[in-house]
Amino acid sequence: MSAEKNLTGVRRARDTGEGKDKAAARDELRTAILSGEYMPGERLVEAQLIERFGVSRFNIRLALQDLSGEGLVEIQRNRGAQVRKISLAETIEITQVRMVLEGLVAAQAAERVTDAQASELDEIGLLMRRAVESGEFRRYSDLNQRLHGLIRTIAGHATADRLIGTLRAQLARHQFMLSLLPGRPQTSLPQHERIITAIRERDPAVAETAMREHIASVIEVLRSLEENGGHP
Amino acid sequence: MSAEKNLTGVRRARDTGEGKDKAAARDELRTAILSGEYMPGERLVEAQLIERFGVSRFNIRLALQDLSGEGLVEIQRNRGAQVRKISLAETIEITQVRMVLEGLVAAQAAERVTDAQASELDEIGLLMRRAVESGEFRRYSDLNQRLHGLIRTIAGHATADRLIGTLRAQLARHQFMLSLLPGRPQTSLPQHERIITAIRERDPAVAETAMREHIASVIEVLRSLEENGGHP
DNA sequence: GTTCGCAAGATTGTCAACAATCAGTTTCGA
DNA sequence: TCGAAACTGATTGTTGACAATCTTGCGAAC
Repeated sequence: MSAEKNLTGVRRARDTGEGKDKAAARDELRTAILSGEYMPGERLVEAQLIERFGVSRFNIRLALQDLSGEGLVEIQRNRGAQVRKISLAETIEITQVRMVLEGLVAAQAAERVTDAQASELDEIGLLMRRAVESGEFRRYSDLNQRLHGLIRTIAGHATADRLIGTLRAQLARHQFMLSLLPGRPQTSLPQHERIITAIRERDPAVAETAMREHIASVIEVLRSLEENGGHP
Repeated sequence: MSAEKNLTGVRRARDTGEGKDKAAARDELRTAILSGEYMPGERLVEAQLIERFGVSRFNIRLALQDLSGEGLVEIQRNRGAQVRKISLAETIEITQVRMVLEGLVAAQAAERVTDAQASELDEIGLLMRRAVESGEFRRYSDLNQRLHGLIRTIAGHATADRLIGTLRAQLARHQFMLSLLPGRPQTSLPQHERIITAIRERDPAVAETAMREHIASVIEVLRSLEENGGHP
């Protein structure tokens, strides 16, 4: 009866190197934007992106839609997409939101931290102090990100985590600027140490306050830039 | 020949927006989901949505993708979209985030409130008290939304505003449940009055604390539901 | 009676061609 | 000379068809 069969498992392998899909295009484009390869206000022409990433226009389009939802690109009808410009006022707003969100996360981390995680926090604090003392600002900046990331892991607050991630991405360029401001490490190091201590001692209220004061000082710097007309 | 472009009427899409049909489909579908017409877990088949909204499949797909970004629907590859189910644990997380965001907004509202807006707040407070005293819970619920909305308007914090909007949408069904719990209005009315007083007196710290305590009491209710397995 | 495999149907994913629109340039008339 | 209408090239928006994938129902084997 069934003479011919086995048609289901046939898979067509594309050896043209076009195995990429929407997700790949989105991630690569996001990385390119965050790395500064595309500057704010720069147009993102679909044809160029096709050439760059080797993805079909359809998937490029979906990727742009996604990044628009993340607030990284702005799409105007019939005018295409461009890297979204973020004003200083908006930077302050976003940082304010980050302040309260990371405060919430720090508080929850203080409630849930394990002993092993507490030691890891201590270790990062030690490395940060050494980095500042020896003037390794780039290393300090990396440790900064690692600390905030660890706190988010400890808290395990998926909702806040996701939002903080998208907000951080929007500020990627500005944050890099800020961490290199003269005097910043000397100001922020004791703040970081307070946060670590509070979480290690499992004190949610102090952890939240410390985290908020830390980010509030960043907002102060931004406000001073605003008055000086330090345009980005 | 004077080719008079009389395209008035349907074609009047402003160039400020992005997609015309896409936006319409998205808004209508969101309204349908929030009104409970589609229940959580229900599949959203593209063909049916085309029939329902009279929009092309292309735009339906874009709308679904947008709503996925808003956290209202969940898209699985090759399996289509469905109304996202939100667990009680996630409801608590979302409400926690709302707590800190609305706290931030309340604080900023206290800094920026005008005299006219202060009177409007007072008026809403008065109407709320009357609604509770006369047992008009549905009216009280409406006033509740109006109060929170007015506070957001006063604050003028676009970033927090947008996030709160998407979070509220995700909880639309749960919030409706909560506002009808017995005893809730008697608990929340004095909380609302504290918030109004603090903003009117231009005290950001107290306004933030009052708002947070208000929403924290909602979280307490959710936690009690969690222990009882959602069956009171 | 149950379980497994396999085809048929339903549904979503992708593409390439076509239509609509925009930005810049040219042409025409006062 | 100046301004406005019309043209051109580039870019995006949309459609319909087709391919890939999942789900369902049926029948055979145990």
